[in-house]
Amino acid sequence: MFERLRGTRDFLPNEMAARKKVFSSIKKSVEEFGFFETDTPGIELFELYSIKSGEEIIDELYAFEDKGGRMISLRPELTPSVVRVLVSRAKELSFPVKWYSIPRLWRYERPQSGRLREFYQLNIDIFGSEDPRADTEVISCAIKLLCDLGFDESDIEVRISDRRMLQEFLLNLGITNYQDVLKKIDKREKISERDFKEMLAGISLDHTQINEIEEFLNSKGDFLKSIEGLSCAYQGEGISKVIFSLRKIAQSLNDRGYEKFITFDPSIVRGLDYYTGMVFEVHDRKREFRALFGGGRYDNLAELFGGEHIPAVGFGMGDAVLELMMRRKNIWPEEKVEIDLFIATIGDVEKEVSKLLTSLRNNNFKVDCDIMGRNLSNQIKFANKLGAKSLLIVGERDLNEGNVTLRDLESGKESKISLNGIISEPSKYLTKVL
RNA sequence: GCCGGGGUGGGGUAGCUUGGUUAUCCUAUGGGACUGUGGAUCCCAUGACUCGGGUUCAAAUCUCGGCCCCGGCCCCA
Repeated sequence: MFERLRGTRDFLPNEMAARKKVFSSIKKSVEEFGFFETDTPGIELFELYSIKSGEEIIDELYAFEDKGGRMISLRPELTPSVVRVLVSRAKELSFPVKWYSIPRLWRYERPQSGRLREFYQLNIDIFGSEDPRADTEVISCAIKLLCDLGFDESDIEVRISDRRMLQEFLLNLGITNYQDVLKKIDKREKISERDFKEMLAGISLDHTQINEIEEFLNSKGDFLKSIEGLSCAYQGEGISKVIFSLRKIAQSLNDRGYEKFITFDPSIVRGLDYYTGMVFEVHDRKREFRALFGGGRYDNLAELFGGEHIPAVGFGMGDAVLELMMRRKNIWPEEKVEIDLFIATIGDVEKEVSKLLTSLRNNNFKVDCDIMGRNLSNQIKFANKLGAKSLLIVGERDLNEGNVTLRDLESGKESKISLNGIISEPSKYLTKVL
């Protein structure tokens, strides 16, 4: 016997049925926003990831050398692949490009709650537009797809910030090692206020600077109001440019009716890699789970990959945390397989069953029949396990009169109908599950 | 890589503190009662102590180590 690899999952038919429902709901929502589905290979050249990443991220790649001596990695995220495609095909694409994908990703990490080694992640991105409306569109899409899955503003919180604003603010304070400061800010939620201050002092900030930073970080709250507040408090040229675009995002999210979901939170930093502007995260309100979404603007990645300047904004949502949150709220779909009809047989009725199967399947019904030689009673039990909506009993005795028995397995009601009738007009007797 | 808690039939569990008959119960699976239908019920069967070393007359139980699972740290693209 073999065991599953650590951090991977098997999906049995009933589990798969539930996942399929969730995924198709997500796809539907995203496509309503005008995003088109794409896919890219599961393996890429190692350099695609090493070019922009630090040691620790490279350590967590599933990488190997192939027979041609190339270093290959399973994709740990989708964005580099999508940007690779975009850069190589930029000439033929008309912008803006709105793409989505639900790739399987692999990261060699220690599995924890909501974190696996192999998982799915919805990615949506808009390329080619620097306009705040692109940011708005992406955030709206995130909120809408969660609502379509059954969440509301009491479950989730979208926390928005902006990298440039934080950087400008720190520069105004005369802080030049802001990369270090960002790292500390990213940790602030996990540690006490005192430890936070000590950490900042540890990278040689003075009291005034530390207090200013604290005050700035505490300016979180209602998105639009916080932005208005900041625009009064901070007048620097760099900052006001950022504030202008944030205000547009905030206003437009309000106009779309999403203000209840949104919090402005300058402590959101999101790693350190390629984000260049607006950044956001989605959390459950109780903070029971890790972040459900992470995303933001990354306007420089295409250039970094040797292409032209292509502004970009997008996010990723892993399926692991989503499933945990949906189960907590009891909105994860029932794990149940379904078919339209099961045909149970008594005696030698092979010919009639063949006709039925062909006709019903040609009419797009999901139909199955006994191939185990079971007695009627056990066939009925099996039909229920398949989640059959209806049962058709085809027996020699009824057939002498040209009849078969149709039973609705939900209500238990049973009626005799003509064999030729159901063969020629199945829709008159049956309805489809989906 | 580090820290903590665990591993008993396919799934879920009792037993472990205090070592001692055939390892508990639920469920699942297969068959039967039932000769054309009780999605019921009952009966029968299948099937487990994570692996290895140690202590002991005797280990699921005590002990050490490996493996795996769960949770946390690091990291989180």
